[in-house]
Amino acid sequence: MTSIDDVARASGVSTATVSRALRGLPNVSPATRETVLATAEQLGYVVSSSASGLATGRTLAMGVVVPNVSRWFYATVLEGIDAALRRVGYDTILFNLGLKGEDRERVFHRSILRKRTDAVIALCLDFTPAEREQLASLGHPTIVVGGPVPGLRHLGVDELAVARAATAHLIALGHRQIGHLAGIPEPGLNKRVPQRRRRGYELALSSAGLSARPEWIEPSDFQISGAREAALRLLRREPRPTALFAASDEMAIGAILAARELGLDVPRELSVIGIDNHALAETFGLTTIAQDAFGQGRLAAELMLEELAGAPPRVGQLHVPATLIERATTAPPASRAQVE
Amino acid sequence: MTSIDDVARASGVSTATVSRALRGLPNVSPATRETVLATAEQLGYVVSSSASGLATGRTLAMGVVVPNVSRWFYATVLEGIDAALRRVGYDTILFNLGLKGEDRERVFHRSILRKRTDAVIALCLDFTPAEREQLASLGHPTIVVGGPVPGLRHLGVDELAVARAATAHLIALGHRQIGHLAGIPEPGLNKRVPQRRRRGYELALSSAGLSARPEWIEPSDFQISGAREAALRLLRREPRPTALFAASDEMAIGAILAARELGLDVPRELSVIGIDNHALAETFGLTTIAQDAFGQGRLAAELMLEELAGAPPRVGQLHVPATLIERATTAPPASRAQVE
DNA sequence: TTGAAAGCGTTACCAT
DNA sequence: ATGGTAACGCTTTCAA
Repeated sequence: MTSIDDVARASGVSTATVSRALRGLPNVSPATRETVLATAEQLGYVVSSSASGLATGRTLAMGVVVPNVSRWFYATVLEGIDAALRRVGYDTILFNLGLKGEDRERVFHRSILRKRTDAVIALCLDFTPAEREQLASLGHPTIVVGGPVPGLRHLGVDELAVARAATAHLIALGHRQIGHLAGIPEPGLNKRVPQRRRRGYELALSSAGLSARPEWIEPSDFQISGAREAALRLLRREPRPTALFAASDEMAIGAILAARELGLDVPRELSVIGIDNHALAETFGLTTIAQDAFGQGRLAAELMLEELAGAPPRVGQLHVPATLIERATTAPPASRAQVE
Repeated sequence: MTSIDDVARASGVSTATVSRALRGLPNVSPATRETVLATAEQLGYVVSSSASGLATGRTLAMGVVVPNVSRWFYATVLEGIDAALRRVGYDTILFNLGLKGEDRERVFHRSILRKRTDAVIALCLDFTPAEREQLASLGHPTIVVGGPVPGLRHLGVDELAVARAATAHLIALGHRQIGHLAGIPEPGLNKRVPQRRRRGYELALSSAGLSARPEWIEPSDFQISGAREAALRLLRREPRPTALFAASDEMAIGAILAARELGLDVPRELSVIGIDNHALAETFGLTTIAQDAFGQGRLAAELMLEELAGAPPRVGQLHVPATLIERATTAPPASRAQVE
């Protein structure tokens, strides 16, 4: 492996000059810089991140803690983070808690704490007090994307408002019988997200003088398959709601599949709205409240980079916008038309 | 930040002993080890990966090059890799080429080559000669998962055989008019995968004395939405095939959606088979040739770890098994029943 | 079993 | 503009 010494020797200057030239620092004559760059290139020299990390205290790497990379939201946020980091030459170190989440302790204890990163971005997790403390003790910038966490900075949509808006859309269309495919608080994941989405649904209903029937609220995981089954259960009960607010687009798609299986026409007999604007939302013609997952990831990364560059941390709740996208799965309730 | 010196001082031994004790090396008295472990824990000491990396030449990190993390296959392989690495305390450094792939050069030149990793696993990419050379010049173990690449070690299913098996299944059911939703060679991605799957289809047909009608082969990207449109085009033409072999499960799902929109009953009027055993395959009752993406990732990681541990590289084509899973989207052609 | 000390490859300060 | 040279925190001989 060629080191900086080799380059120095080959170009007839000191290692200090090579280092300066390579990093584009001032106080290097154009001629020298050119020579150094050329020989470095020719020798195939690459800086050792260990050595420069040791010398500078900077790793040029960002830790990203994710529950898994298989879900749309996580994968998309990760893409956003990574895109922002790539632009400035930062690397992404992935701390995947794994589908089962039993490697959690190991991840926190061994990896993150190995001082390998300059900052940490965590996705939608529910930290234990011990974990929070460990993060804090690293003494570097941290932010959570996707769900509010007490004691840690956080960035994401206003879950409550988003859920209210989705439900309100159904109400505005004339629906009075509105069900909810609720999310289940999953172990290790932020429980506030499903809770707030459900609360927003309830608030929207009560604001409109309606009430939520318990049998029209069916919880499931955030996956298509689980939601499909939940929707099947819910829709088989009589009386049946005329509209469904799903806690996520994947759940909404599950509901659409269930409705088809039951021979229910969407949106004539059942309106469905979700949250996310998932990659498949358009394919299914799904009406949804779009949240920019990619943008959230990018923003999180940019905030961390800013802080690393010395900027004072921006404080307070960072709420990103979410907008209603009307497509083909919501319409006024058929009962109305039939009655008229 | 507490360093090894702090621990040494606090426990009244030398840094050498602390280092040995912490890493579980022999020649440390039980008493000393206990003291060291306790003080390290109490001081919240964590080794600096930069420093130990510099000293040992090992980074304890694996580079994983992925086209993106949004597609099922990539995400799942990544989960498998990461699970294997986590077990042994290795970190995953993600080199995401990005959805557009224009950061490719930057990734290769700057990041990968920063000597940050002990080995590299690449997913299903099509390397340029320059990139291949760069990888080789790193001088560390490398493997490609998912598509054969000349000159690099590779691990994955036998694409040709898998495609033949899928098509043969349709033929065995009695189908004679079989179409193919083919994959499009995407820029930067391994072109051999879609090519071989198509070739396997053609070979299976000709082995059975059938021929592939060009108008029954419709290419699209590997996504649900794109395949849905392709299937729509294909199925609207007359005469229509009685069965469809899709180059991936996502494409097969697109075909199912298209069939439903056209009022075609699956499998009565149209059989559909895919490849992958995607997370949604079961939900859609999709018949498919299952490939263990998670296991492939894990295996790749294990191979790399083996080599890093000094084992000689296993050579030759590494083909992992794939098995037919019959579900509800394939059946004998209706024409037969009607004719009889 | 333990300790002293020489690296590991860079960076950054201080001279020049 | 350039060079010499301490760090940086850890590992690993080699002695004791």
